[in-house]
Amino acid sequence: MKKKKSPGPKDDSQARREEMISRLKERGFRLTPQRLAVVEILSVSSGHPSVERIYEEVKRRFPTTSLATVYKTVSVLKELREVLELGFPDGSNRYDGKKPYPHPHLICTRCGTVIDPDIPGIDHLAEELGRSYGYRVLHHRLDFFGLCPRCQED
Amino acid sequence: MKKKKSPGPKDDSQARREEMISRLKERGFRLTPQRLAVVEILSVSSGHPSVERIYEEVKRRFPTTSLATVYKTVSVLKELREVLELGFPDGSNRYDGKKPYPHPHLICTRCGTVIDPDIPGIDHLAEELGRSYGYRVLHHRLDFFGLCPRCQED
DNA sequence: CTTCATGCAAAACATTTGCAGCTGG
DNA sequence: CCAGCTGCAAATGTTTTGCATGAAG
Repeated sequence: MKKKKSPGPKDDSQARREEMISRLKERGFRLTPQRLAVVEILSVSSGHPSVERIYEEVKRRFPTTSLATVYKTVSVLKELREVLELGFPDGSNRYDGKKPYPHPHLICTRCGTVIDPDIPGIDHLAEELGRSYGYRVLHHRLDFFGLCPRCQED
Repeated sequence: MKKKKSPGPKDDSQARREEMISRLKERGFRLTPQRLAVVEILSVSSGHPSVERIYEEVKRRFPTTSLATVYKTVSVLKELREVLELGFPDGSNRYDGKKPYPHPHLICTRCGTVIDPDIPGIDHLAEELGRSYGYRVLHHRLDFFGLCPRCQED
């Protein structure tokens, strides 16, 4: 009875992977093994991996892959709006290929864990705000920083 | 009848400047002319100036001032929680000496204008969120990006 | 085949750091 | 006086770029 309402995480990943591949194709980008590997990793990872992390994973399958290529591919996906970039002022970057649209994050500043809390109403707030100030609001970002349960113990 | 309820912007600035100077003093930091100039600018500017911008202003009064000194001073004020750093992933940094605590921003991505919209309830949301996820939420950040009225015209 | 992607290395760039000399308190 | 600050320049570290080679379509 819930087969359709809540597809398993595997189905989600697969759908995202296919979506990303379609977009790349239709925009005329080549589907190289390296790109497919990056897409694969982004569609599967729920931990908001960093470029470095993606690089490590890709190298596991294609040892010659360069960091520059990962940067380039991620950049392409970002432009296609198929991945959400969570850049931080300190230079670190995390990527979300599962939910490539603005949404809140709850971030542990010690271990780096990033989770997606459920906070409805932010998109609506963005619209409202734009109206009151005469701005055309295009995107937004809401991050909460703190210590996760585990990191509070030590 | 409203003398006490809403102090003018000049009074605010003065209060902030004195507050910052007190903090520096009580923590044993020296009050050099360069530092005082940085403090002055931060307490007066409502436009969320960048380091570069602060540097330009300081140089007007103390032409020999180096960029490194501005960075160091701003960094000190940041640690004392007397200035809010708004760092962006692209490397740009804006500073707010008037409201050195987390608050939402509405940012024009074209001209760089930053304003402080009034959005009550965010702090409360942070608390609530921490409770539901077991996190100790220490700070947060909420930015809306878009085009200001003027930049929409062109 | 032609064009675009890859991968290496070098460039780019804002911020940080080391250190000699200066100066606030 | 003298620890801390300034200012110069060099270092840092990550992301970007140029270009020759290689592979997708």
